[in-house]
Amino acid sequence: MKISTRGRYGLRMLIDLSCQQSDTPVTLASIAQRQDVSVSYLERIASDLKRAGYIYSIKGPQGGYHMAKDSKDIVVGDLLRLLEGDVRLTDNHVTHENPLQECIRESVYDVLNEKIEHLVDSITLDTFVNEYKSNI
Amino acid sequence: MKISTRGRYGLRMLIDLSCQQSDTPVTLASIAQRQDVSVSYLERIASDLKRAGYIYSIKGPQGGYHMAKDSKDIVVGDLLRLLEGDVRLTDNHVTHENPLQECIRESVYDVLNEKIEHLVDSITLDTFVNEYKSNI
DNA sequence: TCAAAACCTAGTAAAACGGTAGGTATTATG
DNA sequence: CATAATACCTACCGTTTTACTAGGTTTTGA
Repeated sequence: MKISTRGRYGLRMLIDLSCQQSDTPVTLASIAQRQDVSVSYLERIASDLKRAGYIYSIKGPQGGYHMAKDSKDIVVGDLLRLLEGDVRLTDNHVTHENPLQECIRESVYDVLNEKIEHLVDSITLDTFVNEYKSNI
Repeated sequence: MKISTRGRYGLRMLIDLSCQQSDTPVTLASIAQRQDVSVSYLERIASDLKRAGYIYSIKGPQGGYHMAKDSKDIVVGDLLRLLEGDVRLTDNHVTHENPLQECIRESVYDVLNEKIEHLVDSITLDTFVNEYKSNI
């Protein structure tokens, strides 16, 4: 029941990037240094974030990354679903579930999952970005 | 970000046990059969639940388990903390955290964790037991 | 032409997960 | 008293996931 490093580094990368208001692209190396993460590991996460349309990249010297969306349009739940697979505490309905198990799943996990999804879907990234900026 | 089988089986065991209103103790074997879990694996979970005072056991033939608490006095959050370690999505403050990381932790994870803890701490087991009973 | 950057793929050590095996201790019952 | 049913305990183990690293290729501004 933990967010993995993928999710944590991804969040940190986007928050960091949102706070760098420069016209020149921000390099992975600089993000990695500020966030104390290895460049090569961050590359893979950046690749996912790019494919999903959160950031865009510019290749070559002086290249780097820019945000592709405003942080107030980024739903934290969507981000976690991308980086963590999903935000549910249990996998969905499995086969060979007997009626008792099904009842427990419905009455326990579906309730918890729904509340957690509602929670993360009601928070946008700018909440964190603003908090972060005000504390720098 | 998943509840492991420990947490799931433990919850199922307590809900199952709460629904067996018999005067005679309920054997692990019968719970294991109803819940489709191996007896030996459930033993270890039962051991934790017993040590924490959720259930008590009677040894020997005709022995088994009883609930030691009313399900309305069992907070789901406490149960998950026992079985899963904790319910936080991130580990607590780690050493070698730089100021930027600390700020992100405080503005992101502490907010999320607090909400999730509040959620699971506001639900007691009887919610699920009642739902379960009404569907049998 | 060079070097800085993004981008890509395969591999890998360690940890966690999800158990199983094989016992011991206790005690109700015939 | 013997037996069997039950809780209880410890060590081990195969698989999957995690969290990377290594070592490249591609693109492009200066």
